[in-house]
Amino acid sequence: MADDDEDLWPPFYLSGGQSAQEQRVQHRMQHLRDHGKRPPGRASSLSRDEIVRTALAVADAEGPHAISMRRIARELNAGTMSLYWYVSSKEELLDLMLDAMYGELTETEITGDLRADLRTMAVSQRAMLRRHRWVMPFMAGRPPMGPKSLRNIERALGIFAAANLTGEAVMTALMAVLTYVLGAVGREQQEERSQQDQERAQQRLGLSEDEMHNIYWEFLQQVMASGHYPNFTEMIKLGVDPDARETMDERFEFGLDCLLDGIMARLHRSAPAQ
Amino acid sequence: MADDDEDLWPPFYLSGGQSAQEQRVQHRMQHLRDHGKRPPGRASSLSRDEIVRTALAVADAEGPHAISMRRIARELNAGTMSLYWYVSSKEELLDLMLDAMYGELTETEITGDLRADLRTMAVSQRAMLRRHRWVMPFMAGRPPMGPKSLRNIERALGIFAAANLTGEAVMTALMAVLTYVLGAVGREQQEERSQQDQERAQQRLGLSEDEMHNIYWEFLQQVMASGHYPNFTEMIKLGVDPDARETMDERFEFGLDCLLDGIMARLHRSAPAQ
DNA sequence: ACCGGCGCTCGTACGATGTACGACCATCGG
DNA sequence: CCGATGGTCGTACATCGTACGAGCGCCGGT
Repeated sequence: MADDDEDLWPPFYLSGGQSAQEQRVQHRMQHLRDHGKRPPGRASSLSRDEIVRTALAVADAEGPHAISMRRIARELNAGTMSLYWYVSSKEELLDLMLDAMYGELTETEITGDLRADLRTMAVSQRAMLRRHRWVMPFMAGRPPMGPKSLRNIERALGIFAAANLTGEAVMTALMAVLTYVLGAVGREQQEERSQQDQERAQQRLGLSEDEMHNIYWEFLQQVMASGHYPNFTEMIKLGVDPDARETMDERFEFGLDCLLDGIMARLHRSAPAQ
Repeated sequence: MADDDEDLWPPFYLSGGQSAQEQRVQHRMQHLRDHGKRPPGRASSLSRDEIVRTALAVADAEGPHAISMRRIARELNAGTMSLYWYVSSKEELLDLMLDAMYGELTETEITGDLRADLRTMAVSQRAMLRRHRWVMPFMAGRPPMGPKSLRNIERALGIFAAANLTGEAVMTALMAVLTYVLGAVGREQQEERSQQDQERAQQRLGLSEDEMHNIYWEFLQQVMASGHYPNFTEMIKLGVDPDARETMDERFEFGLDCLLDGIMARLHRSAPAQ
């Protein structure tokens, strides 16, 4: 989207096709339209951007296992191999998707209140990651170094700068927050997956939801009866569900607040306020 | 390994083969040995446990993409499909691997000092996860509910119990710590991956390490020169490497300490000490 | 007006993967 | 001695990423 000189990628990401002559492509398409001709399958020319967008859409709608070159190409009414003119490999496409995702982050206002600003950053980052329930398996292998993620880090550093803080400690503190967010999303997606497993098993065995609940409860009973897990048993008896879906937000925010408390304390101890 | 009644798995994990008649297998093997006969390819009978162990070994040695049924079977001198008598699918094998991994955690002593105990738990958990550099991509999709992970949670709850704490807040606090650990390992593995990318690119292009360094530095220069990333630039100028490998441990512990500070404060606020 | 090259598309083909199916064989209980 | 059972594995298929190269329409040069 014409980001000009900002489209900076680290050197070891080698891109496949180009993007600069897209205007020329426009011209060609105009011409084709005028003369009633089209490329065989597609109604308009592809572009890197379009590919990434549909890849994201497919992934969002159908989960990680649906991210296949063939699936994406089909969605685009294009031949599978056509994609390879724009991206050099599936890996690169994933990088692009991840970075595009970071572009979605709404830039909230920086108020100058460090704690509050960090908190909203973390919350919105988590929300963004949760919207894309396919990311975690790939996240694990992809370093966030594309232009959009860089801009994101830049903004986060800006939060500290607005509170008159710089230096190594800032980077460390920032990383701590991002780390926590990443972990939280990972854990939450684990639980979602667990839920799906359960539903699939339920369907496979043709059981009602109640029956499934019973089976699960029997399992818990067995665990408790084994006597090897007294503390866990205690928790269950107190009504604490280790996988509680409803309390996920509160849990996230509890941990986040603890972390922020600690960070603020330590930062102010070394750099005594503004 | 004869864990008796403790081998409890949630109901939606359906296992394939059995494990109880392994003694009978022993008998057969004895008999075969006595009469000089063997099953064609293998020297001894398979077992679920052996499969999981070699799968772990292969994964540790060759990374996540080496975890394939064929590869593991080859390592075992067995036919690929033989594995399926013991595990119902690759997914299940992954579950088993993950759970076996949790079994590796050395059980450190619980001293009763909540903060210290939590800290060593987090540290050793991180160390364990880092020993298995393949886990993250799978972690993301697997709920930790096997017997070994359960025992682990039990132990962690024991830490709180030893400090006279129970209730919902305990579970929440525990989750916060585990979440942070998970995120940290994820982030660290991202960076390792990034490192590997870089090395592969280096080899592919046939560059020396110095040349590679130069290229990377040029990239940073470009980022800085663009003027769009003033805060990031400031960091670089201060000599802060966002991907610093050497400081990974300190960063982890900084975040952990912040989190623990916050947790301790909040827990003691609601439940005024022992 | 023509033509060579370039930008772009895509069909085919290859080697991997997970796994369903069923043939095979040794052993054990009757 | 004869099924049944427990365990092994070869073959086959669908699906994946992607290398290769043939084909197409357009553009700039003559």
